[in-house]
Amino acid sequence: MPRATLHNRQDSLDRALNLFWQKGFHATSLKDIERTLDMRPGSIYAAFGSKDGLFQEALDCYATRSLREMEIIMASHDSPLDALAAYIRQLGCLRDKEVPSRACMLAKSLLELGEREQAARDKVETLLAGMEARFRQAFADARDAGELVDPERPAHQPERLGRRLQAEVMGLRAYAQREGDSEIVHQLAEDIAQDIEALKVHNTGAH
Amino acid sequence: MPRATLHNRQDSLDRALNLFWQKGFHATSLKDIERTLDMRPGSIYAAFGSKDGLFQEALDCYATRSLREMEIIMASHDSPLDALAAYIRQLGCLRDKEVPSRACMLAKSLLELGEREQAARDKVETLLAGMEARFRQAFADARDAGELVDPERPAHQPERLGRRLQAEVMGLRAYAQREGDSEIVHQLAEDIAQDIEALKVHNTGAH
DNA sequence: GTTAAAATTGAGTATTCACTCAATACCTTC
DNA sequence: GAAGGTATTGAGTGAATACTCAATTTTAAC
Repeated sequence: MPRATLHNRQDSLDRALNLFWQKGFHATSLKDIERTLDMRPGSIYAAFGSKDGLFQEALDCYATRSLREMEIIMASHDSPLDALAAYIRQLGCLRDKEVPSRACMLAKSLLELGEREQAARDKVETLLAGMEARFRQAFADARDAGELVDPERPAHQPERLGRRLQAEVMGLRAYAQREGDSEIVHQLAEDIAQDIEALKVHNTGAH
Repeated sequence: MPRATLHNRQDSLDRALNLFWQKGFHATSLKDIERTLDMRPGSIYAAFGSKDGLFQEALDCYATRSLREMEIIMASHDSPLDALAAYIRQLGCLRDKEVPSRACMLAKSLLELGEREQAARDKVETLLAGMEARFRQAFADARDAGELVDPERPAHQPERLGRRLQAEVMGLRAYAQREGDSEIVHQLAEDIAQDIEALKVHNTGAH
């Protein structure tokens, strides 16, 4: 009996994600959304409840996508540390690809959202914690595999390394948002990647 | 002949800075500004031209303040690397102090501003370049003083170390914006600071 | 073909937005 | 005190904001 839905929900979410990712929450107007999704206000609100609700669903999409991309890299490397280094080096190519924003959408939202968007902020916190947990797991895997050069050192605990890596990623991607030569971002990523590789037991010595 | 100005301009700018720093450009309304500065629209526009103009002047204040704070730390250490490490450790206390935002206002603005605020974005780029130049100078000073353990290594060129440090600071401060224990931010800052100290020739070896 | 239910529309809501400007308040100089 | 000029006011501007809802369209089941 129901009328068939005209718009694919996931496709709409992907479009909304790219829009929010590029412009941020506040700078994205409903007019922008109507245009990008090719939907009228009523349809948007019937499907997603509110601008805030749509934003939060877009955040979920982003985090899912990000974790999936990371999982692909992790699966294609035997060594967790090599995988993390490859992950960072891939971020070094941010300037070359066409993306809504070079910055991490979670970091952008973390810095932008205020008390009035508390629900979305909580979601951002949760999703960031999820990413950090995946980083931590990778370092824990490296430790369990005997890859870490000095697992007793406090700074080399998986928890601390995971936090550190998340901070590095947010910093690298924020830096990538600056204007300037693509090569600079590649260098920056390379330097970070080499620091990760330097955590390995039999460091072949980058230099 | 002129009527004496009621409001101190610098004081107004400081108030506006704290407001923009906390809420971001888009989320700050003129009503907020009127309330915070205790000024009526006409006075605000007579003094600063536009919301965008006020924001840009606030950005200048922020950068000046930031550079001054850094200069104090640099001046109170004989070794540039020790000074940078101290600078980072001070950022580790961000959670303990009451500040408009733990995140760097320049980084916040870099991520928030779009094409419609091109002038302000250009200003942010310039001010970030200034901060980076100061970092680079500190590393160059360290190199010239023979402090760097391996000045020939590409990753240890002052240019690259300066960029890296700016990225680390943006990342650390973005991370500090997250909810969570103050101790975690201290740890994170400590780990970064130790990496800076590890660049020194006669590294006394943190653990 | 009729009917029922869901999807979609788009004009319209109240509110907030950044901003303007004629009027006023105030101080300094003479 | 008078005059001149600037700082300040605050009601008011049109445009943009997020959002609503009665009306309409579309489809599937009978």
